[in-house]
Amino acid sequence: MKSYFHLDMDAFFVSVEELFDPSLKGKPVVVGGRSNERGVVSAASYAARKFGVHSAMPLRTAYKLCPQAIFVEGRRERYVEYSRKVYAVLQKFSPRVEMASIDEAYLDLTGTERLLGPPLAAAHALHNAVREATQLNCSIGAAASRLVAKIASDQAKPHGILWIPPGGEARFLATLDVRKIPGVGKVTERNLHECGIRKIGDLAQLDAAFLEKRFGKWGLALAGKARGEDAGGWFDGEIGEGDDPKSVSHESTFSVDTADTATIDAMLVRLSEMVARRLRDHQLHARTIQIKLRYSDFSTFTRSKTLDHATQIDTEFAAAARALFHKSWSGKAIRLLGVYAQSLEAGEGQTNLLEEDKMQRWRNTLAAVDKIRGKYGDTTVSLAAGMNAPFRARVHENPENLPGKDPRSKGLDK
DNA sequence: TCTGGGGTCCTAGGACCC
DNA sequence: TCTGGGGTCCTAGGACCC
Repeated sequence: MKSYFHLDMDAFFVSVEELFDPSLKGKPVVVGGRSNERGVVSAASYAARKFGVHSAMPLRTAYKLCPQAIFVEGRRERYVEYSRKVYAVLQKFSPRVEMASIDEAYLDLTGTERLLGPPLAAAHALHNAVREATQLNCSIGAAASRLVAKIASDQAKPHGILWIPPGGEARFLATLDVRKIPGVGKVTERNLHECGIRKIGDLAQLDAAFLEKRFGKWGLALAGKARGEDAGGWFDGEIGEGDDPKSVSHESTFSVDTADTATIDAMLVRLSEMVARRLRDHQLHARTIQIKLRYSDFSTFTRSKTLDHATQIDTEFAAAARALFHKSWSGKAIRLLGVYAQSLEAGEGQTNLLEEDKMQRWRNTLAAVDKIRGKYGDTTVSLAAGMNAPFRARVHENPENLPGKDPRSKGLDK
């Protein structure tokens, strides 16, 4: 019998911010940006949630619901640092650990009873160890499947532990809303409601053939999930497998929509550079480049191009991104731009022989550039076309970050 | 409700090949 | 030539998660 644990940090971003500024404790706090910015809530304190504020809600809406809330920008490096601390603790309990996101993890504690005791005892030990290392609280679910462990930790929130003994899954799940199943979002929920299915128990009553007919492959997986089984969907495979990224991307929403070609091109170049840099950090090459554009009315389009070789070079991304953009742009104002790298391959990408020498020189240059960027921050060095308006403004805001007096002197010519 | 940014997985049509 | 079926790649879109 398997023994899986799901550990989820309580109001993670907010709790980390409270560690750095204890005066925030107990107050309505919203992490994600200023209250009048374009953007959404990343995390809300329990005090803020009482006013109806929740994550993914537009910041301006959060402000209307709770004007007295403290809005903080949020500092990702801090969350990454604490996430690593949590991971280090969990590794002491089992080598089979997987961070499912920055603030949650799965553990396989199968066969550890003699060492750690029964599930509830192990869960308490986990909770205490995390608390000791980070001063942060978490919630823990334990069960014979990852799916049920995850749902259990959600039910245990905040600051709770819930163990579903083998055989108790159906009874535990029966009264919960179908929405509690990971993977069932707004759309699937609506579709299920239309069939008169509201609770997971309703779902478990139906036969798999009906669900497959109505919802395809997904329906079949749903039938299993209603019974607490992992099979089908993301819970396939063992914990700790598959940590190579499948895509790398950056996107950005303009603070004001723009149709200015120079601004748009500069943003495409900047996003391309950020993507390429991350690929080089991961020692990956990409064969498919995709862009995303979103207009003022929120209509969104993607365009992609698969190259005959894999690359990790800024200029190739930028050229492809700009070509894709200008081929499909209607000329109307743009709200968001994104650049994505897919079909990732490890190691050296292939280039044809003629280009090889040029590429190698580029790689050397980029390696030097990455070093400078690593030292002084991402915005100090850029391709000439990336040195345009929105970007340069940021450089001037932080003159103390600059290696020299004139940032443009560090810009690279083509 | 005027709607971020980083991802994963799935579907579906068309091209192309055998 | 009025016409099959499967496999794989490419492209676009969408649901969902944190």
